[in-house]
Amino acid sequence: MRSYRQYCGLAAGLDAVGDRWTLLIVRELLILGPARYTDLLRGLPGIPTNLLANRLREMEAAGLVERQEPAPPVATPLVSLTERGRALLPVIEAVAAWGAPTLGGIDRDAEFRTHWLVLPLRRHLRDADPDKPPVCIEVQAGDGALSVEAGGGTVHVQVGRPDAPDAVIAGAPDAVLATLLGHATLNEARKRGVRVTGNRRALARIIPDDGRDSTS
Amino acid sequence: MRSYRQYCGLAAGLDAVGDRWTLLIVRELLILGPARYTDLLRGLPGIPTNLLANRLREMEAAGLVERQEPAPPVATPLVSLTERGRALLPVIEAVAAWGAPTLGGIDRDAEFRTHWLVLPLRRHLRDADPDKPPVCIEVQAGDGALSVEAGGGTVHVQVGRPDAPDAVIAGAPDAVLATLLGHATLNEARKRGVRVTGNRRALARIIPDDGRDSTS
DNA sequence: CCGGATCCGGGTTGATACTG
DNA sequence: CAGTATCAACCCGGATCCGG
Repeated sequence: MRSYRQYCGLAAGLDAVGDRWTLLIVRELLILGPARYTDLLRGLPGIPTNLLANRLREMEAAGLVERQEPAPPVATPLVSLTERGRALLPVIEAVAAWGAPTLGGIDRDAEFRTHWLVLPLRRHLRDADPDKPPVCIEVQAGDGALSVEAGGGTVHVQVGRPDAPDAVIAGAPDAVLATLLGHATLNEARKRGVRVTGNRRALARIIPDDGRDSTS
Repeated sequence: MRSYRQYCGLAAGLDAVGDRWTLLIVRELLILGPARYTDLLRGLPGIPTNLLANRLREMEAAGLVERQEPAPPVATPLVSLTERGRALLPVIEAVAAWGAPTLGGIDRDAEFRTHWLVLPLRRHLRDADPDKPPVCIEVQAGDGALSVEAGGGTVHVQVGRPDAPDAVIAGAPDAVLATLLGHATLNEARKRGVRVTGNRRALARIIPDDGRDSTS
């Protein structure tokens, strides 16, 4: 991107991450951790392959990502965020918090990937009862599954299907998210097609926490 | 901008404000309040006039800004932010906080407008002594002047030269900002060309406050 | 002066095909 | 799997022009 050439923090930030697709690439790397080129392509439906290659080069030059060339035993190269890149989490959360209310009116054929729920879940879920033994919940809302583990006062959200979940929640993305974030009751969720199996009390263990800071 | 067509809060937000110049236009309107077309042009060095006109149309359609057509007595039409547009302040603060550390290495001929200091000053300054009578400080750092008024526990930062300031601080933008935000002592600032006239104690009345929330 | 509209050259994006 | 190559369409930047 052409620089704005303005002595202004906002303009300087946009010089680095204002390009189309750049923040979405950061999103993917925040969710996945070190990822292969093909993993990124899967999580960025619509991006041309050459554009992803270009962006990764620019982002590497800007110090946002680094490539881990594989050791001799043939493996695939990985891309990961630098500390500077991970520092974009507050930016992404701010844009997402601002943009999320408009998701209701999005068109029917919009793409969705289950792992996109990871950031909102990490942001809003808290362990309701740190002293009890940990619980594990499986979330199914699209093309894949997530693992939500609560224990010791923290909640870990990861991509992938857990081995022995205490409960499983499945349904349409918006309905599942609304349920987990406390925007819909279990009865309302049921009417919207959300199904919960296993120990329902495990769901009560993770509670939404919208008051993390004063700026929200 | 083409939509990403992704069911994701980040993508939805970028669909609306990911276009080039859009967030900088919001910056100007946050600083200036209702503004004329020409005022915006002055605060956005480098933007082509047609692009500003296009963006304002798109932003009006997206509900970010609204035009106040002048009443019969001939006046110039004004553009102002809607509530939805003002809600972008946390986004802009997050990007600016992330981008500001790179301002040191910016090229010499970057543009600067004094009023760009308004948002960082509003964000970081606090009234150190709410019970004392209010003070007013004039800030000169480029093409114009700002008024910083502290009193009753709050700090008001506005564009324009105050009538009777208790103190005046003038110098290069980076040095003045570093001084006001407490990143440089008065002695260091002096070496960097910052000059303070009037009552220096008025400067001690406004103090930097970086701990406003836990996300910074 | 204010608020644009118009035109044009060049760069970027999007879509797809292809290759080591 | 990890890109490169190609090409059309679009968008941006720079300039000029024009009606109030």
